[in-house]
Amino acid sequence: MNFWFDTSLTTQDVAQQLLGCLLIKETEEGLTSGFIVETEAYLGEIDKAAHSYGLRRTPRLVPMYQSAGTIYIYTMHTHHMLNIITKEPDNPQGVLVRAIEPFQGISLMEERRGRFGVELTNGPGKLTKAMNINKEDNGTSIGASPLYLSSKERKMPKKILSTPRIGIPNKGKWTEEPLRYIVEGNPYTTKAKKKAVSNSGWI
DNA sequence: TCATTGATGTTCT
DNA sequence: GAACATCAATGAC
Repeated sequence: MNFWFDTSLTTQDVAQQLLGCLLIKETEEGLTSGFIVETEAYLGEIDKAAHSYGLRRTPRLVPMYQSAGTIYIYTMHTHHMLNIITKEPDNPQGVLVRAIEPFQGISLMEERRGRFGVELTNGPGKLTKAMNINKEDNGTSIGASPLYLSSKERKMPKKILSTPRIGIPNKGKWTEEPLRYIVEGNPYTTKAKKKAVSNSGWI
């Protein structure tokens, strides 16, 4: 089930397909995993919010120009962000994973984060720290890495909500473009509602 | 060498 | 719930 390698799908399609997928990271300390509940699509050449806008090429962006399924770790300050490349080589598009719902290895995540509950993984920098995702994963393929997607286990979102992306002001129409996808009602998303936590958003 | 970057966690109310 | 200080890697110069 390597549908995320299907480059005939648009990046927006892949971003929605990834919701509910089980993301797994294996380390010496143990295994952690979680279901993806929030993603953002970045459309590369035409997308002013993407690093690869205008087909810019810098050393950091090398993984974005590789084939679908390549993992691109965007490091900023002390935080890492997890991206998955969606298109063929030299077409630098990708999906940013912004939040997951913890599944396995929760106590290990708590230890790494020093936080509990929804604070474990309800943000792009949080989930990478909880799962110990770092630059060693950068440029590797999601099919051959300690960081991978489960092909067996996944959930299906009851409803997918699309909203404008976060943290990209002054990018013209790209600021408003609804390229962020979340599992509606899931408490582990970036702007989780306090109410209706009883509904986790899965079928 | 330096300006830019943006999520996090704390603090304030 | 809102506002802000903080952190270090990147890339332009």
